[in-house]
Amino acid sequence: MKEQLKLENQLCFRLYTASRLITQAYHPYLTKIGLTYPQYLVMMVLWEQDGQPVNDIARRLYLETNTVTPLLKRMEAEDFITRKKGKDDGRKVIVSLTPKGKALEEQASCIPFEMSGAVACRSITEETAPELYRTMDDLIETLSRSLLP
Amino acid sequence: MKEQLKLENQLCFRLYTASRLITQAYHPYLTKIGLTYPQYLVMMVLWEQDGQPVNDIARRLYLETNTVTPLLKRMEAEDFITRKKGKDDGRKVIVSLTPKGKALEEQASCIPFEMSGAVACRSITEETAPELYRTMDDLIETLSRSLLP
DNA sequence: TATATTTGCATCGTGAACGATATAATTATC
DNA sequence: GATAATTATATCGTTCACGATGCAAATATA
Repeated sequence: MKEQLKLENQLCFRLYTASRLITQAYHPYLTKIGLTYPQYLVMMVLWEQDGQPVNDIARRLYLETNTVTPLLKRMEAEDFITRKKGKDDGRKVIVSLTPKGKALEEQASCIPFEMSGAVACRSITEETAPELYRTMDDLIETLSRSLLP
Repeated sequence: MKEQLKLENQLCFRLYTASRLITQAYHPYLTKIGLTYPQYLVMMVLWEQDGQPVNDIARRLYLETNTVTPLLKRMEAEDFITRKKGKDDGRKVIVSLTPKGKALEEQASCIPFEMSGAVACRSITEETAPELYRTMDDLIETLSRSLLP
């Protein structure tokens, strides 16, 4: 058995598992307000700045537009957002919040606090979190640069 | 704009993004040997111990059996594994490596070394990695316990 | 100003994930 | 030993992810 092929030595497996499990932990809270986790991410992007083209939203989330487009269509069908052709540039599709989408921010505002209970563990505290965030951000930047065309 | 709803304050978004990007980084290496990333995880479980029931594989990967079953069927179609009913317990399906599946371990053995280049960044070194792994393991255990029925 | 290239988004196909549900085999209870 | 409860896996439907490809609008080049 090759040591380097053991699960316990894989960073990726840990990230993959932690990501799935924490997303599962969000599920009951997000279901209440009618969102999936990726849709919640899109809403956070729009709550920060309303009226953005598809491309900007995708880049912010490190996703491809072919992932975001169908996601946005479902969100439009649920009346959380609108999609309109840009006036200056006819290729762009500008995504904006509906009143329902704007109102959702208030309902969602408690979720981060409710979630903090689920991830409360010895290793992640007020003191250690910033260091962990920096490590993750560094990793993400390194990976995203190494994946460029 | 609510502070707690900003992307930059989300641990989950970081895990989700890092997981996706690192899996993408694996893609070219795994394609060469005909595996997807989740299939690679299953192979690692079987290389560690051949001949396991579906349930054990799923538990080891923190996945549901309804995710693993179709995954295994595709791997069976590719002749990496076999699926046979258990003799002692007729409900179990025992998953075993084919010769092709066993031979793949040798081909895969270089992947972890090739990948270590992609994640090489200031924040993750020989010294800091064990601490990061412990934090992730702690988080995963906390989450998996909080998600129990 | 024609033509070529680039850009922004969409469509399609495949492979996960997972909740809900079904089915068959085993075990427990009466 | 018949019935109920449990366990192991599978099926189904919906929603991502993403590579490959298509198309139309905008820009660059000849």
